Amino acid sequence: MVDDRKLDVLRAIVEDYVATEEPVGSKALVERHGLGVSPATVRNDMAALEEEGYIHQPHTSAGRVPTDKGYRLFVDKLATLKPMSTAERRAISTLLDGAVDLDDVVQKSVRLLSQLTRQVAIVQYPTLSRSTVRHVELVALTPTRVMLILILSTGRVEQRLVELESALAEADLAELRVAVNRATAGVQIAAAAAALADLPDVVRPEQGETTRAVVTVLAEAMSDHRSDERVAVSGTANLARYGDFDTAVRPLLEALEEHVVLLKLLGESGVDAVTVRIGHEGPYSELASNSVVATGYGPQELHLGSLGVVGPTRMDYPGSMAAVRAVARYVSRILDEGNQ
Amino acid sequence: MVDDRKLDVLRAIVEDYVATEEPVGSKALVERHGLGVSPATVRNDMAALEEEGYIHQPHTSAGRVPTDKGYRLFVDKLATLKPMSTAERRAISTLLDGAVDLDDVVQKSVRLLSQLTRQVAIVQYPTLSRSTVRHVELVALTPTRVMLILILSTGRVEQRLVELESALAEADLAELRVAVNRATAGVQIAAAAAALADLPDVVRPEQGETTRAVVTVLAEAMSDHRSDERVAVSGTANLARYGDFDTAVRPLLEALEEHVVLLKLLGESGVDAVTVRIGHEGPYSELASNSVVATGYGPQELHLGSLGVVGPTRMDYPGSMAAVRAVARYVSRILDEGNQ
DNA sequence: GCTGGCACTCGTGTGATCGGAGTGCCAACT
DNA sequence: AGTTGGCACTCCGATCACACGAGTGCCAGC
Repeated sequence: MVDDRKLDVLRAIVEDYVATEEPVGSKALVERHGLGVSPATVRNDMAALEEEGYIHQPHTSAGRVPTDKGYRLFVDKLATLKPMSTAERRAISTLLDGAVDLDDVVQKSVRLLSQLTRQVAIVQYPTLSRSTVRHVELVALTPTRVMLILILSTGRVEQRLVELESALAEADLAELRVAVNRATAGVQIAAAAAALADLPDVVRPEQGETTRAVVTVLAEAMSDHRSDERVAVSGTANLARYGDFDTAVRPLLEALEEHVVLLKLLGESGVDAVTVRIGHEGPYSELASNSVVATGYGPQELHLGSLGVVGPTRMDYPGSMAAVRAVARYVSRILDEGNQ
Repeated sequence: MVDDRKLDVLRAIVEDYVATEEPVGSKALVERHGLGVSPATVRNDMAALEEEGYIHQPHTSAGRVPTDKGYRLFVDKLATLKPMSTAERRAISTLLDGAVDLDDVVQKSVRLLSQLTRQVAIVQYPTLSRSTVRHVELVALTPTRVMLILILSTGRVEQRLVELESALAEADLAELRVAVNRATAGVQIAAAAAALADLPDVVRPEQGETTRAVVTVLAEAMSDHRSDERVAVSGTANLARYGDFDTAVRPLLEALEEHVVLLKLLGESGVDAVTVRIGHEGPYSELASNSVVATGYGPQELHLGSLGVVGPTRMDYPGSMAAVRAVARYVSRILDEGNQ
């Protein structure tokens, strides 16, 4: 049975523990929060909460500490997003409005997020896979060397160098350029890569081999989602506030260098839906003492990437959730503007 | 007076201290190294070395620890580069030969360097300023929107979007493209930016305004050295082996997020000349307990960027110096190849 | 069902003790 | 003059005992 007052007690425990980082006892609890009941009553409630696994006693005669389950209940039932102060809102918008290109947006966001939450922030670069082809450019550096430039709707630019077996005339290249753009402009890159498959036979069939080489590399560039795995990280210095190094900080530092791991950590939550992964709920047992607060971003409900923060399970969930959501919204807005 | 045997003693102290991380006493020293003299003799030498400031006693009746000055002497006079094992050499070359583009080279190098040295590695992206223009491409996305693409000799690609006041015909654009490339191809970008200044008046003077807008942005892109400040960092998890967190690790983590600071740390040492900055010799007093081993890289003595490692003053200098030099050489070679 | 009282537990901080590693110095030896 | 063995001394760090106090669980009374 978890009644209202027990929930109040749990909330108080979480808040105090997050603030002090020390197990919290019944007496201090009644003093700090106006619970209106005596310590003895709170002790009874605490015993019940412990019975149900929401809190835990490191050892007899110590205060209580929330368990992962307790944090989970706190986040689901008790946490209301702390509204950002207007100063914070202004800081976000002025900083991000000053960004000049896509990389700049990502790098400024991640730094901002780590400063707002005083934790480790992670921002995934927008994925290519959902974006469309804006333009393809073919540049003959030498007669047998062609530079492919692929410009995507998100503003990302990919380039590839192709060495040809035999020379390709400028006129042929121009024709190919037109054909490629006609086939792919405005098309999602996955579909665009497919659309390129038939092209060499239709255009300039007598130059099949040479043309095919170019088109193949281009299709590869479109299907190559390597850069989907790119992420930016900031705020590792905040780890210094962590307690013990080897069990908490070290695995996290290692994870932060494995971008694939990070992407798995961030997960795939929807745009405007902040998800919280607490302790052992995450995919990595080494990170069981850490929580992840993440969300997706992208214009108009289109999930282009994820961002979030990682911190100790004992973190300020309401604050982090609010910051993550706020930054995600601004990033989404900016991506939307840049796209018009 | 620092005679040969005292130098031997110093070398032994440094090596032992680096290995054990504990102050080293006279007795252990004679046992571990075949010094051929008695502990008492070593003690005399140690007293002399301490007198001259090369070693230091944390407290009476403790062993000795090298001072910054001691490390300096060790590096200058005593350290011979540990040759890389053939396995290591092979690992370097196969890894880096597999890199597909410039970013890939940098990212693989930095990871490699951190693994070889088990320390924090830093690699600066090649600077734009020393590179030459390989090709400029102008693409009309719409009649009033032109995408500039600047391809540099290092393989870097910069793009800029220009909004025009009035439409620019495709033929005019083609003419401009030719003129721009004629003026800048093969020229160092600083000079190329200057060379562009007169162009609008010579070519298509009747379209002066429109042309000028394009050329101005292009010149800006050439003079914009923002990406000179880009660096890649890896191996922060190795910081976990550090002793005390707040004085050593935290400031370093903070520094690692400030790319400008990192560049200052790396400094500007010549290609193929490994420089070592020990403790307080560096530019930041917060990092006085860290040393930096760095070198420049670039094809044929041309300094395109720096790379190196940061670690505690008590680090394995010979090993780090060898690794830094080896990686720098491979990177230089690859940049050279990609350039032909 | 809440509260005050009370005995009990147990972790932490403090102070004392002790061993050992390491030193500096001196006298003797080469 | 340089090297060596001996020896007294210093001082850190580990170990231990102990007292303190925060916190608990339980019970009887309101």
